[in-house]
Amino acid sequence: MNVTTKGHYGLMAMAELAMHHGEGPVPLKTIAENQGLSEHYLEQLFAPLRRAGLVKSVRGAQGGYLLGREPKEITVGDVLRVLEGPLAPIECALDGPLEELEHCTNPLHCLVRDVWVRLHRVIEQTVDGITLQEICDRAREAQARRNLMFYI
Amino acid sequence: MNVTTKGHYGLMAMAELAMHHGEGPVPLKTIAENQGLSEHYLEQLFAPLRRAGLVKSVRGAQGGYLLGREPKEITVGDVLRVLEGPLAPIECALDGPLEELEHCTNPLHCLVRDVWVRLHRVIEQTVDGITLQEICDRAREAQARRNLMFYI
DNA sequence: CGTAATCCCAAGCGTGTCACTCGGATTAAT
DNA sequence: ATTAATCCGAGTGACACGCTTGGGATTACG
Repeated sequence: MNVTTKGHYGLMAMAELAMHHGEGPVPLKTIAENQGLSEHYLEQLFAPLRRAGLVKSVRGAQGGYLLGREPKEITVGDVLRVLEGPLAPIECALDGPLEELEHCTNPLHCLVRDVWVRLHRVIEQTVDGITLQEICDRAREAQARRNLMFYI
Repeated sequence: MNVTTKGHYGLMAMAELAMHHGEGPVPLKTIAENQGLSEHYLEQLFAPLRRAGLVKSVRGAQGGYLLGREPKEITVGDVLRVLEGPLAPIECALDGPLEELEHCTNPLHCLVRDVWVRLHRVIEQTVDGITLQEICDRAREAQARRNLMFYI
């Protein structure tokens, strides 16, 4: 039930890209420094993100990465599916809800499978319900509250 | 976001124990044959289940395993936590909801962490909401429907 | 009492993934 | 030309997975 560092770092990086959305490309070096990550490792994560169209790259000096779509059009689920693969607890939970469990010789097998199907559903609902925009908005709120406290 | 065969096989086996609840100990050999699993591998899964009190063992001939509690008192979550470890997507999502994210220098880190906390919550709610009893009841319903179709 | 059926325990093992690192090639702004 | 970036592929040590193997201890049953 784990998310690896791919999903974790990748999501952090995407959130940072979203924070700078509209300000031109952000180089991985910046992200790596801000988050304390390995730049080379981030590169590997961005290759599939680019292939999936979630980010666009600008090569050469002053280059970097941009979001491929608006922050509100990118969900946590989009990012995780690219970096972590399908979000089903086990493979057979991908094939939709039980397709008539009568054909199954072992009812227990299908019933336990239904547990994984249910779990798959709530996981997807959750991650697909959170956009980068939402994370950004909250980050800015938190920042505003921090500043407020500082001046009081 | 995967469940390994430990959790999968373990849950299947526990469901089968629940199906025979009240009929004396069930040997692993039976379970292994019914589900097409390795008996020796199942043994390894039952060691922690026994230590956790989810099953009781009866040694010697005619021995086997029994549920440690009533089927309705054992949830899928109970089984998975024993066999798979904590169900949090990443470790830091275990420490409850964000404890005042103002103390965090990097707001993004805490916000992304909140994603994992939310995911953790829905996963736990789901698996803790399904008991072995429920799986059994459904298995028997499916069986009944199968018999019905056969005689029509 | 002996034997077979069980659980119990420990070790090993091949495969794959994780989380990186390293070295370089390519592209483009200054 | 230099520098700042993305790209690409290879390598690597540690660890977990999914078992298998081999044996020991315990107990019902004949």
